[in-house]
Amino acid sequence: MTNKLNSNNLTKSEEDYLKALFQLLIEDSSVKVGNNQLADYLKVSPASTNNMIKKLKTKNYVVSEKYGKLDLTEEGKSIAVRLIRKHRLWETFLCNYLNFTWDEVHEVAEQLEHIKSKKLIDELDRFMDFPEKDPHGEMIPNADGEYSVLPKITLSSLSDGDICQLVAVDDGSVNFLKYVSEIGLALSSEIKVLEVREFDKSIRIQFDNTIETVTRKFADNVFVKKVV
Amino acid sequence: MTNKLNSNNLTKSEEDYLKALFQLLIEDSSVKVGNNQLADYLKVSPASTNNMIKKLKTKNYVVSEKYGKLDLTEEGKSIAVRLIRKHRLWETFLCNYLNFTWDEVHEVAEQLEHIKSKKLIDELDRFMDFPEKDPHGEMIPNADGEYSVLPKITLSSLSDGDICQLVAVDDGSVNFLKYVSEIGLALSSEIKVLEVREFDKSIRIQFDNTIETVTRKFADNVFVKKVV
DNA sequence: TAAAAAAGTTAGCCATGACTAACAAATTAA
DNA sequence: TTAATTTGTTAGTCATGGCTAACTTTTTTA
Repeated sequence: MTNKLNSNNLTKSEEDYLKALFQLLIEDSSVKVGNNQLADYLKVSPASTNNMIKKLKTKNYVVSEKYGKLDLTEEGKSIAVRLIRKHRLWETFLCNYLNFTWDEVHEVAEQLEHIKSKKLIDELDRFMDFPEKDPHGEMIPNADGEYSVLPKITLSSLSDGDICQLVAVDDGSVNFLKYVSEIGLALSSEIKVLEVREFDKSIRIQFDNTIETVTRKFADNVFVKKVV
Repeated sequence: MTNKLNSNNLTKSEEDYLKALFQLLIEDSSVKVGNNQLADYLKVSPASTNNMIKKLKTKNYVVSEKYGKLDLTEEGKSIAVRLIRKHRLWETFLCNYLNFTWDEVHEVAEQLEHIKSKKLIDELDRFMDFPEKDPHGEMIPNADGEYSVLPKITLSSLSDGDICQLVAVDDGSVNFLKYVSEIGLALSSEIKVLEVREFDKSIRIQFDNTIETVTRKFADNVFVKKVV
């Protein structure tokens, strides 16, 4: 029985599409993800997506019916999780050993996650003593692709008086990450919701003797664990 | 004055060609390097090389006249040296921190050297405390692209009775590197040339109480510093 | 020095993965 | 329930970077 699990011959593009689709499926859920959403997410034309999806279907990484929603096969999911493992391990390495800041890691990790070498990533993992979370608070899958999904809710879902702890932030936007650190928020910060303003859904929060007002959009990207 | 030195927009292929040409020019010398040699070295067809050379000429990285020999511009050399810096720093990291062996590093470093991030490589350099040599004994260029070329001669150029020290090995072939470590040679090993056999130019050498006979081809890839 | 060999070049083809424009199906709203 | 809008698909184009086959120039050698 030839073990093909290790001979990952995907192109960078194919990998990008699989990872994007995985992220859109929110790592499992059965929300309908269509061709245009994937195109938007990857900032390519729907025609490009359509084309690549066709290719990934023949390779058995993606399933979908004509005009139907997209889904990943187990094999497709497995590849995506391995990419996420690589991405998060590299981010951790960049932050903890190479003086990168929160907002600088993403772009470089996007490149590093495509390096093909199982030994490299497993040794990097060992070198850092098997970290559980990346610098943004997200769980890092282990070498077998197993990982627990962090139970998280967005700051925007809380109500007046709630107290929570920051467990993760969305790492998609550099500007957002800069903003987060500029106002002084960090992982594990305890945040108290002072008031959710009905008018524009902006939220007045308190943390470390600081009081700030943040927008709904901001709060959508901040993941917390409720304390009270 | 907009500083374009940092915005290195070359493709992986373009980088590969520039580095290959640099290596063939033995890092400076004016030996004639032609289209076919470059094609051989890169294991592509002469037509492909011809095509790429044309492109690199319009971008001012390469100079040559029709049917003439190839050469790099200063800009072309600078890019090649930066690639070599990255390659050697990554090899050093893989060997010294991630338990890679001599013969395993090259392939992965070939991928890593194309990662585009000045901060990444400079921080990696700092993290390892600015190493001078890579695991094969080659000098690592500094952040400004400066480096001294190791004064080295091949083991095959010595004569009976000479004593030398191993300073570097050619890192081009995995099989060769495995062979070197299997017989017990390592950087700094002191080697005594017992006899150069006229018949086939094979060399009988002694090191660490071991006596081995190596071929001319082997000795061509071993770089040494003469001691006696 | 003329013919053979080697080296370099050109033309034309292929796959990948983008794109636009045009069209078809499905969904939503009037 | 039909019309409008959104979503998905197809056809055809482009750039990159490979390839082969044929041709030209240069170099070698007989």
